[in-house]
Amino acid sequence: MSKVSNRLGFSDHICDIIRRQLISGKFAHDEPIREQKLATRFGTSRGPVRDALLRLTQEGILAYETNKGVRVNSPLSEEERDVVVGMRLQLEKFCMRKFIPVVTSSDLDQISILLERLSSACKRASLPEVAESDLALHRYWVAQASPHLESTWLGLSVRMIMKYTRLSKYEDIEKEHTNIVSAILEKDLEKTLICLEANII
Amino acid sequence: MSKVSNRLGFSDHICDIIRRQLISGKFAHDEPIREQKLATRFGTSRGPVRDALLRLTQEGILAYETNKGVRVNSPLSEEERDVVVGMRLQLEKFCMRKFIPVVTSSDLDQISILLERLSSACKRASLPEVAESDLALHRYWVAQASPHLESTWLGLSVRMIMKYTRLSKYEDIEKEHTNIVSAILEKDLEKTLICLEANII
DNA sequence: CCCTGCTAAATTGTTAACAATTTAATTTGA
DNA sequence: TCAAATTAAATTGTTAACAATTTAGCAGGG
Repeated sequence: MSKVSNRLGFSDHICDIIRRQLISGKFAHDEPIREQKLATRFGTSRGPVRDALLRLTQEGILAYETNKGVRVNSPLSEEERDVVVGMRLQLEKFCMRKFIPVVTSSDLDQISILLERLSSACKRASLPEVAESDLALHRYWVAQASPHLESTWLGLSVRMIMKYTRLSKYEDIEKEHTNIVSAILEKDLEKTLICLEANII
Repeated sequence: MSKVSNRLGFSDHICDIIRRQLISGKFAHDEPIREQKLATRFGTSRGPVRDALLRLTQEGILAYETNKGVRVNSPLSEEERDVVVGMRLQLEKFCMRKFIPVVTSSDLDQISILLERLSSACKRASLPEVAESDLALHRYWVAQASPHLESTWLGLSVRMIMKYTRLSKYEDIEKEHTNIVSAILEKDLEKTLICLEANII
């Protein structure tokens, strides 16, 4: 309702697309990424591509080395992933505590739409769309509760999702999020937190 | 010992300098930052400056809006800061658990040097140097224990430090870090964690 | 066969110019 | 005088060319 007609530049677009491809496993770990190649693919110059890669570097998805460009970051160890999961859970529970008491009917509409999109993606077993709509749903309450911490949340979530993506069963994902959303609809904070913990692992 | 002769580009330099200035409060919150101004100040073109600003945006220090550039992010609320503190503590305790068992004498030398630098800055009551050497010390064991999570850690720490910087007493800072380091020297994990918790608040 | 040093290609780093957009100032009309 | 429309300035977005660095290939000598 707030920001309108925000024509976002090439750079943002490229950033989103590459992030999506990274999540869905289009690139191998440690694979180097060439600026010119992406530039020609997107029909732009290297500038916007560079911007996008820089941002993804700071998110931790890509690793940057001076004069050598960026490459896909090597995967987290089990232990590291556990830590990231813990941090994300801590953050998202905080957001939920802030969000539930002030949730509006407009919020509920939005969330329902996002859940519907996720369910649809799960039924079609489309990995990229599942990953993206999963993140989009969680992102909604994070952005509502604490826009300041949205970028922090994104970094953690993307790192997390890149590790386990292929293993999860789509039915479980759909079920878990249905549970979370129905708990939100009931404005039952405790129940919501429990469902969150079951989902973010 | 690992990376040698790594001539890092303008971009990295500018990034560090601006981050330092932000930490030490040179810019007001919500103050817009102009690319050209910085470029002339550093004697470069807008390209490297843009790169640096992009990175700081992803760290959460700056906020970016398409076609409007970046501005200093508004400060975290008390609650948000508490969450960030909790996440950082979780991360840094993990790193300490990994680090202590495998610490080498070379590590101890490095840490002693960093502690000495911090003490010196505290005695001179130089805010920018205190903030920087504080971060540099903590960064050491994070980088040793889990380079993958270094960028995550940096984002959290900078957000944290930007909020309380002016309040802290330099003597306390010096004391707390002396305690942490001596606990590390004794390889006493539990004691180290307790000292960490007393410091990261 | 392997190693060193050189050459050429590929790639990133930087710059300056131009295009598009936003912001400020000014004019115009009621 | 005030408000809307118009113009001008400032600022960001994008591009292409050039510089610096790294990487790969190759020749020559041991």
